[in-house]
Amino acid sequence: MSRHPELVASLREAGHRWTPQRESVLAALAESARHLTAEEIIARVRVRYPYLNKSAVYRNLAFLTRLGLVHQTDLGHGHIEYELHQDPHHHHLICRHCHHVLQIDHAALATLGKKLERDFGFQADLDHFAIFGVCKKCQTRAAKTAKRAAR
Amino acid sequence: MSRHPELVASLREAGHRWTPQRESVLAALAESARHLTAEEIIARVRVRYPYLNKSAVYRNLAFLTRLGLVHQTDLGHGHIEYELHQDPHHHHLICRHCHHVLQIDHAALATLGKKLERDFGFQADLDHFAIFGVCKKCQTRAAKTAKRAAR
DNA sequence: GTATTTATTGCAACTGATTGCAATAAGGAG
DNA sequence: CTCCTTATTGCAATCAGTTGCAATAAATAC
Ligand SMILES: [Mn+2]
Ligand SMILES: [Mn+2]
Ligand SMILES: [Zn+2]
Ligand SMILES: [Zn+2]
Repeated sequence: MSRHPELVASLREAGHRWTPQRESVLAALAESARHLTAEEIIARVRVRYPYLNKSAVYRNLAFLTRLGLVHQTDLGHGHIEYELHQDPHHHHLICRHCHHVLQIDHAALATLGKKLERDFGFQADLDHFAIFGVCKKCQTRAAKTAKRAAR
Repeated sequence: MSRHPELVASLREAGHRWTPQRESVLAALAESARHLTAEEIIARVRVRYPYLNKSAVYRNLAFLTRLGLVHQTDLGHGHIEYELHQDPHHHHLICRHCHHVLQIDHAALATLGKKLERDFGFQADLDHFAIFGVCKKCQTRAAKTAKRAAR
């Protein structure tokens, strides 16, 4: 019935239900190698369930996020993007000039997590961060432009 | 004409204009001691300009954000919140259980900024971060509940 | 299998925010 | 001051996402 027997059993125990709509949303994310927008998820799900309602998709994305199975992240593309939670965690550096998205691994944020824990007793959710800024290339380009303007 | 003569001069030089609408949005933020939602800004601006259109408010918030004068942040209250850029920078730790917002100063993120610069050549915009997680109080409460459940 | 409970769905209405476009007015030149 | 250019505004249409609610169907008990 499902390719996630343990997950389904634990959901049922918590009073939740395992519906075709819910499975199809999870499957769309599992079959993708990259972040997907809600619109992309709806399109993929509708290949099998042509009349699936968008509310069900949005509600299931929120549900799966609450369970920690899915991440919702604003990567600066104008829409929230969804991705299955992966171990080990990763994060993204996004250039505000060229919009390039660089994936970095969790190690870069581990120190911050410990500091927040130590200094404020705060257990930060450092699962999937989007950090905006200016990438190496664009910094170099900006420096050249400034130099040219100075002449 | 304006309480920000230098700002206005630099805007004009860049081909921008200084309108009453623009000034009123900046004034609403300057007069507030806390983050404001777009709805709150519109309400405050309309005390003086009753028919000011919401598009102008949103567009000016985006404009002032592009200039680096304003921060837009999702603090988990269901709406984006706006705040004047302040020196020195600060950040916020937001509890996903009790929704408490703790302000912390920039020092906590300085090390991360240097690390991203050193390891990836990435100049991160660490101006006004919202970090979600679980606060000290809620961790203690959760631990007690778990203990009680175990008995 | 049937009956019962209620989480989830589908649908339509709604909300916060964005966009296209014609009208307006800020800023600069004369 | 008047004239000109065009950034900005106001408005209506639109968009992505949410919500209220009645209908459906998943899960459990029998
Ligand atoms: Mn990712
Ligand atoms: Mn703040
Ligand atoms: Zn770049
Ligand atoms: Zn808390």
